[in-house]
Amino acid sequence: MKPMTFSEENYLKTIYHLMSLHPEGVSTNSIADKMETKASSVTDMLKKLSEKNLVSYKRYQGVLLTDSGLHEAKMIVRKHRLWEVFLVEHLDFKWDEVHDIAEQLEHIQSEKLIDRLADFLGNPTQDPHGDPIPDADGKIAKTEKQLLSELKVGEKAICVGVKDSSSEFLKYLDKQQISLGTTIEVLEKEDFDQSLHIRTKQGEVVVSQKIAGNLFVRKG
Amino acid sequence: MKPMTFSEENYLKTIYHLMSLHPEGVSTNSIADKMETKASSVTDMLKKLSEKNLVSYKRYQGVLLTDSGLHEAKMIVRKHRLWEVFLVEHLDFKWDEVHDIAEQLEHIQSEKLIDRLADFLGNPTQDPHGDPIPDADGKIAKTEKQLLSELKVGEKAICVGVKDSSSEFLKYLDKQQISLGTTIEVLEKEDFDQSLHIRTKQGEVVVSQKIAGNLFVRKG
DNA sequence: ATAAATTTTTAGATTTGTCTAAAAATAAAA
DNA sequence: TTTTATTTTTAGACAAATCTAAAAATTTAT
Repeated sequence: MKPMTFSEENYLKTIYHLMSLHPEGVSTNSIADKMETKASSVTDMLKKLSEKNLVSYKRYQGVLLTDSGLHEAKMIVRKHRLWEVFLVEHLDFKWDEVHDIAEQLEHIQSEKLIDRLADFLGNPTQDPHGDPIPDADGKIAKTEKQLLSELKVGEKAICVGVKDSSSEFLKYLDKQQISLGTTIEVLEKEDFDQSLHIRTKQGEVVVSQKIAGNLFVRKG
Repeated sequence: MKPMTFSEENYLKTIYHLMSLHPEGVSTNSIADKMETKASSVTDMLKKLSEKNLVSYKRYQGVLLTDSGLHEAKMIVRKHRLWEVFLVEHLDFKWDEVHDIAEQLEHIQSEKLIDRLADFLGNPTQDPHGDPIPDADGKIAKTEKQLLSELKVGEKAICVGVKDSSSEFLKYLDKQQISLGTTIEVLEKEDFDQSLHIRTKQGEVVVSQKIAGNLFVRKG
């Protein structure tokens, strides 16, 4: 595989993420929206990626990654998430500060570098947000990230992310002193409205079903 | 300073290095040679950098970095060398493997990242080749790299690089079991031909003035 | 099924960084 | 000081990735 441009890599990665939502085919417009570009630009790039056999593309039909495109995409995601681990674990970055930097680092070309980095980090299988890190062959461990609302009474977990990152929701979390890394224990679940009684460092709090369905946690 | 393109950064860095050889002005052709591009491309870029006040350029007159161009160049060199330290000290790379990767990493944009990285590495003042690392303000400690031929009898130093990296010279070093990191002690200097008797892990060896003038070492 | 709305693609233009070929300025040599 | 050689710049072209505007295909609604 000859080296790709940054732009090509960004398209592959975006299609990869959109494919997990729409496995039957990803539309031109959805790619344009996600990448904040125009549909016409997407069409041009899809033709190019198609000629390189990284995507299977038929006009007006949406697009899917080929096997080799999928592998390339996974390697980019692997790099992104390994760098995030490095930034958080060794350079003291917070979860919400690492994305833009990892977005740049994911394009660094060197297999040796990424293998050594993975070793250095202890071959982690998930990033600081609880998302899985593909291994060098592209294998992905089952994600251990789940919604707070999926926990059973008595289970403990740590907060690893949010589904909806609207500023109202983040402000709410702030007020409840819930942030990345906060440990949460489910004390009780109300059958009536599915609201949860949870224990945080803060003390005991009640959160609605809606809140619990927007907060990602990882058991352990 | 708004972000620069990779290409702009590479030009600044090249001009910076050439300026240490030709402080009175750097010629268009020398830049083209070093960057393996054409003189006409260089001219175009010099105009662009000049408009951004990063170089002072008058046609047919060669070019020099302005104060702000110099600062930018130093920050790129700082990043390059810090990443080299990281690769060698934490990811077990050898001195001769790090250049191409650092060449990519030097373009990552984040002041916070580079400050944190420097802290993580213990704020080193020189890279694995013995070249100085500018601090966040652009200050550069006196280089501690010198030629083996400059050492006095009795002094010890470690090998940090070569001046001429022709394969004959590298093969010679290999045969003498001298490599990056090898400790060398000067035992005796022949007045007649300036050849040196040195001690390495290998034992006692005699090297000519020519060899000693091609090998960089760092005292300590 | 036909019209209206949406999505996607084409056609043509723009920007960045590069190139070749030719012209202009400078430096070296006779 | 001319002539010659070298260096540098201009002029014009090209590839990559993008954009706008308009056309074509598809989908949705009447």
